[in-house]
Amino acid sequence: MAESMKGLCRSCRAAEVTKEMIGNRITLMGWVQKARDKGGIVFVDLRDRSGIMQVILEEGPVSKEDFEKAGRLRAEFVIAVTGTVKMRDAVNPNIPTGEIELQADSLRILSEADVPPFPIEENSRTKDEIRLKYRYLDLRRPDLQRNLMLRSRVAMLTRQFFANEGFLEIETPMLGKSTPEGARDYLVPSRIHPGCFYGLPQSPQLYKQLLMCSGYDRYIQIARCFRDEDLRADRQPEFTQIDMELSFVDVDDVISVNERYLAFLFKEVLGVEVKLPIERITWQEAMDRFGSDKPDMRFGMELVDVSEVVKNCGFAVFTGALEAGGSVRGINAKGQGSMPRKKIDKLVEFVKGYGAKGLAYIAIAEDGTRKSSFAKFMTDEEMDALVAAMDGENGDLLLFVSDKTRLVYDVLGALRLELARQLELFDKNEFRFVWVTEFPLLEWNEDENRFQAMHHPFTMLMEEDIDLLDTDPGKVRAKAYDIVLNGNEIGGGSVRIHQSDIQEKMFEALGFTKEAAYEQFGFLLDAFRYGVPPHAGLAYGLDRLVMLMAGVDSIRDVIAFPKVKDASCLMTQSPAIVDDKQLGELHIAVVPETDA
RNA sequence: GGCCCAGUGGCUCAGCUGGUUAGAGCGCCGCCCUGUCACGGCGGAGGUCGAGAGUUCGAAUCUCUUCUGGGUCGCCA
Repeated sequence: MAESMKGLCRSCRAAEVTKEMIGNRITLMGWVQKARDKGGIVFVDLRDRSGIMQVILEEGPVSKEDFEKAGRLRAEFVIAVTGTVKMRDAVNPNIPTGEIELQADSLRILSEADVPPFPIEENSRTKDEIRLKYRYLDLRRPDLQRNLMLRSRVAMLTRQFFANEGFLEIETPMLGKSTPEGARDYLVPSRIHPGCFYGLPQSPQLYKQLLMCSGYDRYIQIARCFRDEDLRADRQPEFTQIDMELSFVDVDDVISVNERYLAFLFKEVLGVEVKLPIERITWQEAMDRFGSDKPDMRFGMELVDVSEVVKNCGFAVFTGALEAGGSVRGINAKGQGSMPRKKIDKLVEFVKGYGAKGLAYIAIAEDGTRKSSFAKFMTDEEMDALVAAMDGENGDLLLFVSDKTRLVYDVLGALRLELARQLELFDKNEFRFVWVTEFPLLEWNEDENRFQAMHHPFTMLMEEDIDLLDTDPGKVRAKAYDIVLNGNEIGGGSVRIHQSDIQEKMFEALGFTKEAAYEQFGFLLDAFRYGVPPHAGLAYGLDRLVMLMAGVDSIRDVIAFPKVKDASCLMTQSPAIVDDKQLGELHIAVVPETDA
């Protein structure tokens, strides 16, 4: 029997009650975290999103009727309690409100509750499957409430900062045109236009460039985006970008305002000082040193190119890779020379998962003796030279990969992270930012036998590389930049092409005909004909940013209603089959899946 | 699409070299208790061991298939 809250008004949230309010008569409303019935006295931990306040119910201060109600209280009942704030007889140092309590004089049960399928408590160890099915209960847990409150604060401060910097928040359409380049689009069928589909935005990229053409010289939007690709711990099919674009700027201008933003945000939200300017390294340097375009620079163990050292050695695996145009690189796992063979074998398996054919190693014992998977193919002098090149000291473990250079980067980059995880080489409380700049403009697509834009086709190249576009397109560097935090890409952007002759050359390099380019991007190219300012932009993955700020491992923990691995929702059971009438209106026939 | 991990009362797990009646903690239900806060005491209920097939005298345990969830590679301009 649920009671009404008629005549009652909540005074404040539970944990917002302070010692200064002692003696005040207040009303609190919330959920029963725990009711401890001692017989003649009932203690209730009352919970809301602020925290917990202890309520005392005993006959005398409360009526006989209300005291009987108190005895019926169970976890997750929703109640309203009116009473007087007082000091506690016995302090509980474990909670912020542990010095005070509410001596109730009346109680209403606003809603009873079934026993929840899992405990509503912090640090739940309940399976994701059950948490997500009952997400509305999961979201009652204090850690998730903190995450979502932090997310709200990040969004609020972001709007505040950029508004102060003269940015305008402008919404762009959800229903747009599908673009086959890049990620798969989510499609929305048109009822009015049989056989036609809108595409949900992967990002507001083209719209924000049009806004620059229209003179809104500083734009920001906290924009929902969609990509129909497989999920990961840090990837959801719908996600949120902090998206911005600026006119009359170059790389340094974008970086400057964003450095100030990050420093502001981390100071306000976490009290963390971000030292400015943030370090910048080029893409090439990031790959050479860390084997990754999103390096975690909280620890060393950098890659070393030993191609020159081993080019004439007797180990055919190394020389073969070099002859094929690849390279041989290594990392030095300091102090791991005594790693057991089984653990090394695990690392070999690990690198094979990244496409490596194998992992060569030299384990140097504390007494200087070496164990190696390939020593028998090399002379002692060659081994000495290799160890020296790696700064190998007694007790070190040297690991080598030889293959196409791009694969060597990927494998050693992943291995470096894996070893750092195993050896706990980084500080979880450190926030290490780095800008990665001068990305390659194009990358070779093996399957389609053509170059494709690494960022997108409107990315400006570095002026000094323009001539290379005709002679060696793979070497052209772009005015593109990523902001990386602790090995996670949290944002990225570029200066855009605003010169039609360069844009044409770009399309040419990408193998687009003029007609094809117009077919897809005609409205943008047309807009550029009517006066386009030089412009550049950047977009953050808000979810990923909040995930790192909250110190959690999964993006799901900072999204209220996330999807699971196969992009379905366990709570609403979406996506779902719709009835034939709906399909008919959309001119859609569903063809049963066949094995062919 | 590939690979790896997990699935046992409501929750978290143990049991897994096959062998009586599948256990624990928490939770839940009932009774008792006026200073508890991981409350306590006494009593109690609750399990097709994810599903299907197979091997076997006998399967939670072994094999195969499948479902569900997680991680990851491919993919994600």
